[in-house]
Amino acid sequence: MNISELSKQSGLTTPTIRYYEQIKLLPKAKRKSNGYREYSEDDLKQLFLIQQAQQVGFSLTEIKAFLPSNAANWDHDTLISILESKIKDIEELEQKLATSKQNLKMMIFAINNKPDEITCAENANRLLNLYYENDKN
Amino acid sequence: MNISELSKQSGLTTPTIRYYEQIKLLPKAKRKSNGYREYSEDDLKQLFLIQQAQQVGFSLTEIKAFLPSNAANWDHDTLISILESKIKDIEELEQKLATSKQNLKMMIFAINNKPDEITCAENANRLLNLYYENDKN
DNA sequence: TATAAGTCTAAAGTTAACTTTAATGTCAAG
DNA sequence: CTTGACATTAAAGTTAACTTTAGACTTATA
Repeated sequence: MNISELSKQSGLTTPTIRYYEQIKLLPKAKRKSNGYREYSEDDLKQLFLIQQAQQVGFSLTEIKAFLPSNAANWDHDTLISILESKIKDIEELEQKLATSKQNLKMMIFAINNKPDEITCAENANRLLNLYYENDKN
Repeated sequence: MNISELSKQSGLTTPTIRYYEQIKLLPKAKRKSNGYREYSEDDLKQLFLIQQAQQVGFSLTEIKAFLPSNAANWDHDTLISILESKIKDIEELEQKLATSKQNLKMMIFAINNKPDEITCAENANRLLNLYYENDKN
């Protein structure tokens, strides 16, 4: 498929796809006789994989390091330990997300139960303190 | 406390703290007679709150919008709905994290069980496909 | 056949979130 | 009373991840 088709299917713009090739996040695309890039399903898969990794907070540089194409050059143990450390990163992030969610819920509760007589400024302060207290547990 | 003390306690550099003031993520700090900024525990709390929100993927602009100091100006319903939408964002991210973790585990499994006779390149391809198939479920 | 839509490259521009620099002022210790 | 650590500002520089621009070629449509 042409680059615009890959763009449509992946949700990335064509300049972004070319940019990814430039920074070697994608292998150099095959070219047709006219010079146009030609892509396969595998490229699409790789773009999905990249987007997913990106959404959970990995930088393009990090992603590059653990893409199958690069990973294939590494030895078994290194690779496994990198993957395991990624899992650890994710678990830490999951922990943080859980805390943040808790905090947001607490703020909603606090707002819904705001004593009628206090001012906005006082309430803001009260929320900040609630939020913070919650973090410590 | 002085800015360097706040820096130490918050883990942010002093230029970062001044930068946050500049972009109004922090209120204009009180000044001592000599012009030095003076901070309180509340500022420290706010910095923790900011860092936490940032770690779970919110931009400084988004954070600014739902800080108590700004939020206090808003009406009850708007505020609640913003907070609720943040919770939703977090839940989506949690979903993505779970999928990614699954994928990483699957890759580890696949690597550990690589058939001895296949080449690195073939294995890379095999992994990519496993990874992708897993995403679809 | 001309015109629009798609492709190419190289290079410059953009945005967020900081960091660095430079020039200057203040304070605490020996 | 000077030296070193800390403070101030404004402005320029940096990095990641793109996007935009410009100029040229190719292909599909009216």
